[in-house]
Amino acid sequence: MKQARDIEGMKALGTRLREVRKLKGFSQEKLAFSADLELSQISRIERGIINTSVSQIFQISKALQIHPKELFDFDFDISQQF
Amino acid sequence: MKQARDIEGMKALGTRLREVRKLKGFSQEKLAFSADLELSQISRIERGIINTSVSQIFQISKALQIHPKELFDFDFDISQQF
DNA sequence: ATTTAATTAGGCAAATTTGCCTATATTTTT
DNA sequence: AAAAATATAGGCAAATTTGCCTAATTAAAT
Repeated sequence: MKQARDIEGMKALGTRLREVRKLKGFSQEKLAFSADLELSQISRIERGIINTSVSQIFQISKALQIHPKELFDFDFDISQQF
Repeated sequence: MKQARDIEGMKALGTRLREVRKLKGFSQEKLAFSADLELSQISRIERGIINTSVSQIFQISKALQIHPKELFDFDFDISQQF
């Protein structure tokens, strides 16, 4: 299989995005428009059901006027599980 | 068009990855094996020719034993260009 | 200078994402 | 409680990524 999306990470990222977005006072719709992305995509990312791309992370960062690092500001388990 | 990959960001990320990888003393091959990714994919990411996914960023981070934020530790132009 | 290690290149099929749409549900406001 | 605003859901085609090859370059070591 090719798929082994890191659900943990995706969820953490989504939660963090939602947090930052609200802090910045953006609705999903406003963010979608501002980042030139689909509303549905913002929703997917925040819910952690999609393994999005770094480009979209960059687009979102610019829309929110933050450094991409901010979106990765969450606890992350560094240990290799296998 | 759907495509508008942020070449700038991809290049910056690639350069940063290469930097960190070498600091950690990994060859691309070792990193690929350790992160369970293709060697060719590591090469693509470092050269900034592919818009990779956050999951792969997480896999690479774990392999290098670093927080994902480390891979985004580069200058980033926050301004909206349009 | 040779050999060896490391990286780049390119093609292809399969997997996955993404935009676009419409509809439903949830939350917030009045 | 109704209305309005936000967010979720799901399906589908097109675009893109990704793994898997094999071959060619480039860099490093002997």
